[in-house]
Amino acid sequence: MAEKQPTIKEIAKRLNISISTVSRALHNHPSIGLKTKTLVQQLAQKLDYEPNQMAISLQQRKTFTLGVILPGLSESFFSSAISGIEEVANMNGYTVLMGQSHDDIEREKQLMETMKKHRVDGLIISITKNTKTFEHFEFFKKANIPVVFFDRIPDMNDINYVACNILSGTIKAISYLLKARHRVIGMINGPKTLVATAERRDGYMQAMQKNRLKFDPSLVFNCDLSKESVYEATQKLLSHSRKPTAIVTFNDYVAMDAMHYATQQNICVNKDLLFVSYVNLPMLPHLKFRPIASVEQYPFKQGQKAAQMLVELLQNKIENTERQMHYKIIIDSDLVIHA
Amino acid sequence: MAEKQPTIKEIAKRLNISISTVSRALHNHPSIGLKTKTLVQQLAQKLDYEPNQMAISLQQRKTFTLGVILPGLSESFFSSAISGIEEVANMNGYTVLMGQSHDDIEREKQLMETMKKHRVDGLIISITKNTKTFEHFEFFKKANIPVVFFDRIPDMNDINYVACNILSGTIKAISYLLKARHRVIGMINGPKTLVATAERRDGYMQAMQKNRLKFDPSLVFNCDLSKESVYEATQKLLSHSRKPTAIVTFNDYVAMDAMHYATQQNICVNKDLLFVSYVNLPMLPHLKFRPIASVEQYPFKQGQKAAQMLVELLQNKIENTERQMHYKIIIDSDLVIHA
DNA sequence: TAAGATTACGCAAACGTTTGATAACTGCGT
DNA sequence: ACGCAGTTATCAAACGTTTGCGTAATCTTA
Repeated sequence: MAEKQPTIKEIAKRLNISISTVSRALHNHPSIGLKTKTLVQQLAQKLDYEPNQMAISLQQRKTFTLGVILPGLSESFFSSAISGIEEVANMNGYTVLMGQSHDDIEREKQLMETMKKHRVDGLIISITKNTKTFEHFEFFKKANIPVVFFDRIPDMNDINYVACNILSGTIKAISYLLKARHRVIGMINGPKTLVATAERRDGYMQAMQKNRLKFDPSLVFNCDLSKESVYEATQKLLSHSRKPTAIVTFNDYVAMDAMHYATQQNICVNKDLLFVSYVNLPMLPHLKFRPIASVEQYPFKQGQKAAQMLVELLQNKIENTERQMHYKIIIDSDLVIHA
Repeated sequence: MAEKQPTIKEIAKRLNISISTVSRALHNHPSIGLKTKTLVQQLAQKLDYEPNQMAISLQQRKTFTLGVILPGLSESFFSSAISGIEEVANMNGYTVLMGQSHDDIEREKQLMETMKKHRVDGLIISITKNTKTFEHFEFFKKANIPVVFFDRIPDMNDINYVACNILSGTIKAISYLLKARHRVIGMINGPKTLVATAERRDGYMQAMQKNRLKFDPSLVFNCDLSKESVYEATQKLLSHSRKPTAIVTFNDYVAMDAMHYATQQNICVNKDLLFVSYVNLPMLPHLKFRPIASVEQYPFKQGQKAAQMLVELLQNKIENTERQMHYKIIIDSDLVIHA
């Protein structure tokens, strides 16, 4: 059988007209007569003609494809985000080429290579928690392919990004705890490579300052988000000379692990020890032990914004490269309290 | 700056050799001398040359791209699945073009259109819960693009698919409950469009038969997976003349909604009323109310298998189309008990 | 009715590759 | 000096589109 996909050429031959006429007819070009136009369109319909995107892309040097690289879809944060991305991408006629780095730098680089080969028109990326070198991003810049960073943004200048205001979120979180009379607040923070980690710390400091309280850096521990390192951090906090009555964790997953550990140490979570965290997973209300509050980061919205930004960058490509403009969007976060 | 991406042509010009020589040199073709070969490769390196996949795809009529259409990534089942797909896709040099149907048929069709335009080499799809007409699939068949259905498979002949053995999983689930002396077991099943729904019902029947018990069809209710319809089904079961002591639900989400409803009716979940379901979400152990057992469907593995199947289909494309062969893989499911 | 304007179409180049057929060099034996 | 086999490199067509430019054919209009 192997019916070959019909081409514009085929249609032209059958109708005994030129290729260009067919092309124009299908695009409703004014210079084509109504008769031939309908003739062409009918035949195209009948043959199930579909333009070959490859040929078009080659011709136009544009693939109508957006690359998206995320650490992993298993975190609902990212799967929501990609939904947002996909939505506005599709609305604007783009398709999404997706890849997961699984927090592995090599994979991240490799994915970027593939995407460059596939000539994605632009890239949206949330970097690995271990990414420290940034040459591979320069690559894209050189190739003049716009990149939008998203949520996990690298510590570089001259980049486009959308992120969530973690600083203000943290201030809200800490203030909430302070208002509830907590005075010793521990923090299980993330990997130092992430700006979001620094922001959390800063937020903590600023919140304390605002309330004319002293910030105790020994109450802040970093972890690499693995279960083991969370346990370790929790353990250190629990055996701290100033034993905290509340802990702010990097995200809900960290909180869950920390709570698990604390429970095993016979600590009554949510009574002796409160947790506040980030992300605000949709399952939170269904959990047995849950953080009493969590900073909502609106991943879907972030995804939308990122895609929108990218689409705009693509549309104003020339002007932007001349002006060396960079877009930054910081969307507000909110503390959601789970009574 | 707008540095144009270097092409093979550019390299040829700079080195004063022909285009074809460059192409061959980069492919290590034997008919190119070592001298020129290294010369070319060095320059290519220096210029950060990347072959233009569009041109290659056009030439070879192959895009090295796999289309994946899923109902939605928010369900962890599907996000695991796509991870499995991506893994083996990448291992075999393919990239993944992704789309979510959000259980909307129109979107599903539209996505298939785009993917066809983009000339994906093959498609992996888990259909919408509402998909009843199948012409759009025939389209792909005609175009000779292999399709692998996955988990949610349509009721058609002559298709490739990988799915999970829901029948045996259901038998295990029901048997488990019977062994625990439950005699009145309700079932909140899914939409009738899905084969998996029929399988669940069959499994229920067969398990009863095996134990020489009578199957009561009035204890089985369908729902469309929405919260409201779950509530409704639960309500009907709770007011049934034979009030069940255990309920088997279509999946964990349905179970959660049903439990929520039951709790509101002052029923003590997991004491007066047990739940058994499917999917076995990773969060299950952390939930406040959870099904006492859930049928694990190994989504990651299913994804891997599906991608593997597709890759094989692609490799043996000619032979297969001649022989009209179709692959089917049914992987085993297991009942996981959450003590 | 000839000049100009308009309408409807065709030509051919270009996008960046790959690849079968072909040609130009090299060295060698005679 | 000549042919001959390697070895190495070039030519040109093809993949399926889009689009600027050119040109018949038809239509106005004075």
